[in-house]
Amino acid sequence: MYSSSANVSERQAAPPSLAISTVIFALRPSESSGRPTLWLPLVRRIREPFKGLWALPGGPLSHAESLQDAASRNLRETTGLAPSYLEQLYAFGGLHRSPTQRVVSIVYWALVQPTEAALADESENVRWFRADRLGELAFDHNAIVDYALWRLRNKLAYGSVAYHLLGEYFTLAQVREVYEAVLDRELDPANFRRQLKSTPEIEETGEYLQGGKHRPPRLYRFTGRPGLDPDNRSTP
Amino acid sequence: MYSSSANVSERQAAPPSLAISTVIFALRPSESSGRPTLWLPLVRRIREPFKGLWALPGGPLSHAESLQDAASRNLRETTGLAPSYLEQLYAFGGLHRSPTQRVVSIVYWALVQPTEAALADESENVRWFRADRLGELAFDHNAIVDYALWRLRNKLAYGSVAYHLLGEYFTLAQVREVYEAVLDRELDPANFRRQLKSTPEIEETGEYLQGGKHRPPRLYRFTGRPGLDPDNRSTP
DNA sequence: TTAGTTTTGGTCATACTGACCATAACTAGA
DNA sequence: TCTAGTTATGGTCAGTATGACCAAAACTAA
Repeated sequence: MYSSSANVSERQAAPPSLAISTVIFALRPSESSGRPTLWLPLVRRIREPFKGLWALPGGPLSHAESLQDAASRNLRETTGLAPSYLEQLYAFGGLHRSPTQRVVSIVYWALVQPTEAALADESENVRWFRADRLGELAFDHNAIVDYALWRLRNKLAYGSVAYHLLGEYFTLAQVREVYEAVLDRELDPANFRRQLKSTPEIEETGEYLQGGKHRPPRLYRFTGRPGLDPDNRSTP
Repeated sequence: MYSSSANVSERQAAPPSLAISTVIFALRPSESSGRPTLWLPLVRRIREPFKGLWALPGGPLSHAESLQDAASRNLRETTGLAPSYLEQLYAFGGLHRSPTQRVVSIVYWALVQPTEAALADESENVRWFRADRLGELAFDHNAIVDYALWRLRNKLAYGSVAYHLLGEYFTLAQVREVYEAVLDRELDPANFRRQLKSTPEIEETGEYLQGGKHRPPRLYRFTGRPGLDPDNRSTP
């Protein structure tokens, strides 16, 4: 236990180490109902501490990359995916997050589109889990995922983030399913469509989605901008 | 220029250093109009880089303190103040924020009440400035302050943050002045008071503010909880 | 006593929301 | 081919919040 080459006083003297982690969300159909639900990829710890438990993908910050670049690199390295949305979540720096050393984690959260997510790498040590059915994770990662979910729900209510979980073209019912999956409650189809139709960033296309079992719905396109981070801010 | 004891390759190898800074807001009466305006304390750089320029208070993260403790310590050390509100703003980690080394700054923002703010230390190297009249600051600190202002405005619209810029008892007109100072536009007194009276966290006291030039306004008290950080979250 | 100013309560038209109803358009199966 | 089932789509209606505006109340200063 608490294996390390350094003794206590040496660890006390060393500066806190800095790591980047990422909470990656994507939609996948639930096995039971088939309706879209939130999933996220985790990696298995192969070393102490917390060896064997699942954890958020992450790693140290390398010298020549910005925080966001580091987040998007470790996203690509663990899952093979490119995010359609990436934003800083929070810097977690509690004293006892790791039992072996003081580590400050700057955590990002990302959304990937379903076409991408279908291609995601999976292996013995990388697996996708339903966001509402995670077990006990390593470190404080359960709390981090909870906070990321809270942010996702908030951003959703505000506006432009839902479309980053969908492909380029989508039906209004698909957008509603995203909201229902993330907020975990049913929404009135008619009222929901009225709201979307009143937002100028959602553009009607001439196309319809064919092949469904019922009346073919019209396809729409999102024409908005992403977020309002200091790192990529356009209009306040 | 670029003075340092380490040469380039040594700097490349060293891990990015980690610092904590804080944007501290308080209300002070404007010299011209006398109405409350936003001010913040800055410290003068006494070393390169940016020697002589003003910068946000900050310093390295010491080993035995959490991020928030570090922020509140350097707030106390530079101004002698205890914040009534303190929240993480963002982690800034661009590659070229400092010309001499790679540094990642985790920035907090704070509000202090005017009774406290009146006691603030000021000296040759610590001075308060109007938030809308800063000159050129060291590093990327102008951008950081801009972002902090944006966050403050946002939080204000949402809810509970304005009262942390006021004392325990306040009139509705004083709350309105806070909003007007931060949002930089005038608000209708009657409509504004209607909104405040409909929020349950604002409690009427039996007291009135005496000594004014006109009809004495009733005093109120705020009974809400602070914020919704992962570090201090109560009800989502 | 009066003028001036702020506090406070009120109206009115408009906009948005949630609950709900009705029709259109398509598929699947009889 | 017809009919039932389901989703897509458009609409109404009451309740609530918002911004513009009016008016009385209450105090000070002169």
